[in-house]
Amino acid sequence: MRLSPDQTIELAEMLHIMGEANRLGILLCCLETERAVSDIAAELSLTPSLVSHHLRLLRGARLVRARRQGKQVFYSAADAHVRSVIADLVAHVGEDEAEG
Amino acid sequence: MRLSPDQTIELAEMLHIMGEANRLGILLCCLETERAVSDIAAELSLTPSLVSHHLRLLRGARLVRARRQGKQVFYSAADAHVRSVIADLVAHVGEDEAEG
DNA sequence: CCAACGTATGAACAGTTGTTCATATGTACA
DNA sequence: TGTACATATGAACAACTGTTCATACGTTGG
Repeated sequence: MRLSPDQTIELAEMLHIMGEANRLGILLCCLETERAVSDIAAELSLTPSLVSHHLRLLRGARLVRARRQGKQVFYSAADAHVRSVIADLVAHVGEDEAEG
Repeated sequence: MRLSPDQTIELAEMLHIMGEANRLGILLCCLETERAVSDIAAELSLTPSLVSHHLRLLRGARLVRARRQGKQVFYSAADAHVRSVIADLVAHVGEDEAEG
């Protein structure tokens, strides 16, 4: 239950990457389904350039993985582990709403 | 499972506050046990001033609550909900180690 | 009252971050 | 090859953040 300093830093870095609204939105956007960059940009009303910048950080943090198919690049959650962490967080937000 | 824009912002703000190593360390430090500011500062080798600054942000995000007792102020996780969220995150870090 | 202690606050500074714009890379198709 | 499209990258800039230092506040005991 207690983390080492290194583990604390590691977790903080992950949370830091997720702790920006647009970036979190992008991550949620391609959590369950593979999504192309322009697709994400359209859904969140962001420029493709900005989405690409954020995806680079998300990829750097191993939260997301990319797959090229023709001109498009499809992004999705890196693995089941990431999906699970975020599903937990999302579930907790839902609980907050219920409690008021 | 899908979050509204407002919920996304709310969650991002929470993650943003937790996404700094010293602050996360402080939060973990007073997760299970009530801890005085100087106590936390000593354990993490930080100045009481810095710890106080960070605790103000943690309190602002309702992640932590304060209780004054004489000259000291004891901080602890705001509620069971916060403890649960962080316990989940900590557990996932443990899994990462196991997987390699 | 005063002094000592624990905590909080505010100003200031360097370093970082999110965003935009311009431009480059990569791919497909005529 | 050349044009069009999707994505990526880099520079630049304002806004923000973590930290330090000095100082203030609140509490206890003389």
